[in-house]
Amino acid sequence: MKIAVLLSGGVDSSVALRLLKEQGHDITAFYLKIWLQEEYSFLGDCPWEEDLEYARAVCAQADVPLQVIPLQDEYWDRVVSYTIKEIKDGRTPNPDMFCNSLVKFGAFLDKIDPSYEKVASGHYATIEEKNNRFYLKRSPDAVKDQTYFLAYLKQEQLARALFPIGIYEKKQVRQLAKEFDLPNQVRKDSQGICFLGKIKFKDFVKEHLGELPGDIVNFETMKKVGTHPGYYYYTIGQREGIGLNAGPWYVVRKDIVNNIIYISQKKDVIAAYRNEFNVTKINWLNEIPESGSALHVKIRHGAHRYPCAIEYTDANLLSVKLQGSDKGIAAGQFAVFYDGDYCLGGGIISDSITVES
RNA sequence: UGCCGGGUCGUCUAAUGGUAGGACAGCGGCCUUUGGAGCCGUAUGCGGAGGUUCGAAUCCUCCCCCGGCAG
Repeated sequence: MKIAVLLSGGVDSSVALRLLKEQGHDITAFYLKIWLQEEYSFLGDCPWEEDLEYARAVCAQADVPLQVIPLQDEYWDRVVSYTIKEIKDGRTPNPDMFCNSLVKFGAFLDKIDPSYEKVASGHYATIEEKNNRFYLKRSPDAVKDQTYFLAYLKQEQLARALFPIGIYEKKQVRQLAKEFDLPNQVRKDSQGICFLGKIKFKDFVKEHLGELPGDIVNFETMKKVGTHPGYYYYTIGQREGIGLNAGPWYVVRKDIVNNIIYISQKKDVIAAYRNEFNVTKINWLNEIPESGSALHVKIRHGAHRYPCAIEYTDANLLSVKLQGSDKGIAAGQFAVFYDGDYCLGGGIISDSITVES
């Protein structure tokens, strides 16, 4: 089979490449230039050259051709501009969601020869084919599972995707890397927003939006207790950057119009925690679950899933009731639904509601 | 200016003659392909000058500063 492999220079995609190579496929590796670190180099070190070096080394060792595809413009248009707009609107974006759906499995597909039957990546997720439909399933490694970030793919994208390491746990992938004697076998896992690398999110925000001083108000007393550099530096549930003593303090509400951050203490569960929210712009990978379905939901990437019940308010709005509560539910974040190991799809959180206990 | 009260890490607060400790903030690390959260680890302080004492944040004197009551 003719396969395009997305190679990042990290361990996971390198192992994926070697697995496919061993299976005898006709593969070509592609390194996507999506880093905007050249623009942000003054903010910190940029490791992207190192990524490319490793990608080259891996390909040389495996005797696989490597192509470098510049996608910075597409990345800017589809991911970075969205990120900045959302932050400015006081919401909390998830750029990596669109990095997958609009760039890696989006713009990239338009750039390559259609004769590539599959596009493989190093994601921790599995795909099951049933009756000509493709279903996304969780990785056996609950921590590394990346179905959350893939929930916004379309059926056509899923049909063409291949996740060779999806059946493994991280430690097995590390072991395979060792057995393949990969040049990057001990490289640290990447983390953070992919286009920022080591750049701090706060610095990115500052570069694009500057500072806009406003009041910090105690949510219980409604009294001003301090000042902050701008509402867009804060998200719901955030502790860091408040700078007040006698805490810890957590952001519980933002007033964008008046540029006010409301804070509370952790022990104030009612003010700080949320357990009900609405979801819009939903993408279902396959069948649409019925109103009243008992599912699981992830509010963020990670192992934790909440049992939940869903209810359609109308065709485009889904009401979600969590079994449990989460103090970091923020508008703009994604909610991704699961039925057992099947990832059903997800949508964007539009608001959250405090429910009295 | 004739009267009281008070000055301890960045902030808040302990130690009342016997090694200045904690919390929060900060910083560093871990975790995590989003934001956050969480976990671990850390620097920094007795307003100043004298005095009493084996020993002073603590007791005494003076000075400086900040509140408040007098004006």
